[in-house]
Amino acid sequence: MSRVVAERQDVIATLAEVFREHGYDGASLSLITEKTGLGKGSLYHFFPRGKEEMAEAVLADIASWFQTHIFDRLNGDDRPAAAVDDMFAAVDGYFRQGRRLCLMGIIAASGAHDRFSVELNRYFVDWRAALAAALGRRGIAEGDRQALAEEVIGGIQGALILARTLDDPEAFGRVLGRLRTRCQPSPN
Amino acid sequence: MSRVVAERQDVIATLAEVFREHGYDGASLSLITEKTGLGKGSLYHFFPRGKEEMAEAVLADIASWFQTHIFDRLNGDDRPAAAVDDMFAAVDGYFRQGRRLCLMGIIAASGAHDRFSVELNRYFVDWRAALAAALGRRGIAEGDRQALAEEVIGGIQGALILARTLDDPEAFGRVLGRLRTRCQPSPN
DNA sequence: GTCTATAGATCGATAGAC
DNA sequence: GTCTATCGATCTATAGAC
Repeated sequence: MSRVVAERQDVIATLAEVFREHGYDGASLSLITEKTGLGKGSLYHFFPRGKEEMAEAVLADIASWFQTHIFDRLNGDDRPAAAVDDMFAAVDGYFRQGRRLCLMGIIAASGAHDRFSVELNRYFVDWRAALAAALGRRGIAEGDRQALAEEVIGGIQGALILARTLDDPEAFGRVLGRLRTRCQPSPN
Repeated sequence: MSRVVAERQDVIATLAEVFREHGYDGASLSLITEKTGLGKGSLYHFFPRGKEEMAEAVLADIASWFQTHIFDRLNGDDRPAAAVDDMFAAVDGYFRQGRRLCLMGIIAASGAHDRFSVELNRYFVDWRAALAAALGRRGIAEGDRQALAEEVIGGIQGALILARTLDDPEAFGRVLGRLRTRCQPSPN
């Protein structure tokens, strides 16, 4: 991180790291100052409303990434089967094979949940809608699509917690593999 | 909560509420003082090492509850099929039909994770072991038991996050029902 | 756009009277 | 066992020089 003329996007990436490691309440400004290499004056220049605006920027950045790399591709009308498999591959990469938690889940489980409930809700609602639609185009019965999407998206969140607490990142991949199997149209 | 001669067990129950609502970092001593009705002097009388000891006591209390009501019953050698179904019923009740988060998961997702990694690890390891054993007695193939147990336990954690962010507690029950189905021996 | 200095509030923790 | 008073540290946020 350059100390001269910091790029807002670089700052956001570092902020994401800090929030991911320490949570919202645990990410103090002094810690953020240290990790970004920016003084408080600079941080408040970029984010006038302070820490809350920093977290909003990070969540918006994450939402944008998922929109582009996950939701839009699930909603793409070609290759409906591959789209779902691609989602699992992208998710595995994004979460570093189980070594990285989901910041949306971290915030959702924290006391700061109320502050960002709109952003959190949109993320999971959009994901569920995109996945359910893709599952429909893949031949999953209408009545099962949304419930299966919830099972998968919730399963991903839980598997990240599990991989961390078991100190076994590979548990994430194991669960991911089973969830991917669930998304295949049943033979009967 | 009585203001005279507080019972340690009552204090722990209130502490659990506060940590569950605000997370570890968000649960300040002033908030704890307010909710328990105890001054700091009293709190430090019960928990000389302060907030960390308070959280340890709460986690130990939760671990004890799960040991008695979930793990021990899963490990009971009678009615192997009903034991698994009973687990789902007990879990649904404990988590208030999806309206209450898991404090183990909350801490695991927070910056305080490192402080309690031993307690968190034991909770999930014990749960996985008990469930995998019960699944084995229920006829699940040896190679699938542990992976299925991970899918279920992770799925429960994730479903709680999902129910909260979707603002739809019933999503928890929907996922729980699907996970219970997975735990039935396949007909082939 | 960056920095240092600092305000004002709140933090976890302690002391000591009762 | 409970309380009040208070400590020093840290918190978020602001002010103002450069």
